[in-house]
Amino acid sequence: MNKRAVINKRLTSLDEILDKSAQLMARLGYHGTSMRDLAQATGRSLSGLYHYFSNKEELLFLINQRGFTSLLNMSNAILEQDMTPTERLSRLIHNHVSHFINHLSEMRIMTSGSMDMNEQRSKILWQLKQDYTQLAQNIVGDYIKNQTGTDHPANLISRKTFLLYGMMNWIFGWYSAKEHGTAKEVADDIFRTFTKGCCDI
Amino acid sequence: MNKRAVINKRLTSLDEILDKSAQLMARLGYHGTSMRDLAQATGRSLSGLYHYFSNKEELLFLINQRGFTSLLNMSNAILEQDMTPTERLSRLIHNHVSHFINHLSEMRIMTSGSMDMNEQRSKILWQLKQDYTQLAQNIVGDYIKNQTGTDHPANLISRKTFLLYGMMNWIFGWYSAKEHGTAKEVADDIFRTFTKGCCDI
DNA sequence: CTAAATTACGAACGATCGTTCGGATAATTA
DNA sequence: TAATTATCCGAACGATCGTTCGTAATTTAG
Repeated sequence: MNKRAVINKRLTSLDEILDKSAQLMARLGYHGTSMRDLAQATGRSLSGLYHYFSNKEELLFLINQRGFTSLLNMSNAILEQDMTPTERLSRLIHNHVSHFINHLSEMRIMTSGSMDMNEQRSKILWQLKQDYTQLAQNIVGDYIKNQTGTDHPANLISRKTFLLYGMMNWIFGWYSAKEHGTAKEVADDIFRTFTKGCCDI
Repeated sequence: MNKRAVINKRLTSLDEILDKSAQLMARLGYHGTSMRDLAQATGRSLSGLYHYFSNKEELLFLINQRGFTSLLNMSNAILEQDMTPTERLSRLIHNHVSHFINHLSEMRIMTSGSMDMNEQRSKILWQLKQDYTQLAQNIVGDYIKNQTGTDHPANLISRKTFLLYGMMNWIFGWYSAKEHGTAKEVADDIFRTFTKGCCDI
């Protein structure tokens, strides 16, 4: 194996551990999942896990960091394209919802706070969330301004954005592909409800 | 103390324990909160707590049961009054949001699932949630039918209801009285957004 | 006042927790 | 091939976990 291959293997091994750990932690919670549970789920020994992270808290951090970075990169691409405010909002929702449904366990962990991490790690994650929230608020604000023709107070835009977040992030509480359709259908429904209200069916 | 007073004292003692425990568990999680933490928070001894519930799992169950029962009773009253579908929807939202904001910790626990309980207790809570969800779906369905003049498939109404739930239940993720106003303001915002879309400001 | 019932607590139990350590095995490089 | 590095593991550590038990203090009832 050359150097590149080593790095790749390391990345995929770590990624696999993060995936499996996220699945288990999403069900049992961070404190409810033991390092021994994770060892069994990843097919490794208890002590062998510590080769990939220095402690359990760092594992939680890595899951969160990977998730938020991926989400942020995906959505930053929206701004680089030439689109109307309406198209931008639609894209934001579709990105978020499809990422959410394709990474349910990971997102479940990401939406449950970072109370169990030290200050430095909490700050890093807080900044990532802040960037993502700011991006969403800008897109929502532009859409509303474009539709109504007037500017609105920041706290009002902020609250509207959180309502949109709520519709999207609550998905883990009820979604099943059988009953509620594809990610695209759910995203379309959220977009219509948020922009036109629930009666625009 | 007469019999009645005993019952009342018992109730308030237990209620106080449930309140304090919910506050701590909302921050640290169920597994992240130890019985010793709870003993300190409630000003009692470790073993003394077991006079009020038989084990930690039952404590979690009692917090959930009390919360859902209270929420359900409050909302069942809506159906007993003579109202238009629009008024009913508005009342449902205002009830839920104000109860949510006044019992943030408790609601945080109630919305984090019942994976840590035995089958019998899970079923009881599942039924309470089911009743509440059914009530909300009926109110949302009536509203949409009244506005559009036609019936719509149940799975569509179900999805719309979950979107409304999302806006309301996500409150714990962002709400602060300073920045986002009173419960009434938030409820009004959710009602308008859900019925007319985000541009109806 | 006395007896019964309720409420409270300190001490201890076995189990499980996250983490460490020394050394074995496998993979890469020189 | 030999040396070096990356992975992996069994065994064990002290700490903390939920729970139990015997008993003391307090409150209620007769």
